[in-house]
Amino acid sequence: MTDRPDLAAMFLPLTRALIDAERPVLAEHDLSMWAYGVLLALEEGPLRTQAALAQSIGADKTRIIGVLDDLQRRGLIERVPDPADRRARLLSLTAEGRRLRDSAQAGIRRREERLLARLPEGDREGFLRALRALAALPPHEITDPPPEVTDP
Amino acid sequence: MTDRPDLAAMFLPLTRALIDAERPVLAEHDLSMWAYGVLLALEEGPLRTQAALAQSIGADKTRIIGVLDDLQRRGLIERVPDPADRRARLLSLTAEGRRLRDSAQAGIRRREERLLARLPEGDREGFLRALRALAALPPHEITDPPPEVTDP
DNA sequence: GCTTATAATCTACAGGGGCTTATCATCTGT
DNA sequence: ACAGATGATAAGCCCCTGTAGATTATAAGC
Repeated sequence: MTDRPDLAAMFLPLTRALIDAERPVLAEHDLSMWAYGVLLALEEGPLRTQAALAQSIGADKTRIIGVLDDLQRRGLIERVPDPADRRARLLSLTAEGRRLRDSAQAGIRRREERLLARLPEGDREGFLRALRALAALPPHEITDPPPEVTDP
Repeated sequence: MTDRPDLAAMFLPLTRALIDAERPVLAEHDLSMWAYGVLLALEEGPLRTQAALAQSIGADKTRIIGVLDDLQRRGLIERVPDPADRRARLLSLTAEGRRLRDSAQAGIRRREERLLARLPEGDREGFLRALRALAALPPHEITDPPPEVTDP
């Protein structure tokens, strides 16, 4: 294995830069990063509880309340009591929310594609495939990777 | 281009997990993340000013003072006035500092290699090559990538 | 019915980190 | 020699975030 910087030492500044790249696009859409994260998380489908949402985007459950308040006030999400358990709130995107998310995401994608275009043609696909594979791993398997198994 | 999550949406949780992975190793060596960053930055060779060091690790120049104080007190770095410009402090690793950095880095590497081992054999090399290419770009080219040019 | 547990919410608090200003020493240009 | 710039440092402020308790509504088990 050839010598290389620590993974985190490469990832951290890169991530910062990627977030800086998103910032102006999100600002145009009046979205904070947390708010955008919520819209992305709800893309997959409605969620049953706010706590689940908070965990899925790595946020504190008390912290996203204000974010949800704002999104709801702007008609971007719906937050209705679960009829089966009225303590919980069912969260889902409205059509308007979906539209705003698509618009923001499109702007972000455009920049990202320009960035990816700078990678050597031959590495690009493998890079994205590996990245998706790592991103799909549960966090604890990254923090403390099991010794060998590739195919359980 | 196939559909995929936003780059930042994949990078951010991955980076967090990688940092969590480093935390216990660094704790064993009594190093904060900033302190480790300093040791890594000085690996390349001595630096002429603290401000340059701060910038190179993405820290605030006023914030690393305490970190440097601690590292110096522990004999891990040297901080001597530049004879050519006595306002500046020449920063360099001591032998002990180099030893500690190597030890911490070795622990971190071990985990990282286990993680990389989980990637499909064929993608691993391209992944690392692409990652290094991106990490080598100046931040503003990531934030706002130029339209085309790969070879200026 | 009563007790215990859970979801959401609010408030208060503490820590980390960035940013700003002021100070001191030193250098550079005139 | 003097004025203005620069490096290091210290102190204070502010923001973001995470944590902990208290509160309310609701559920579920006994």
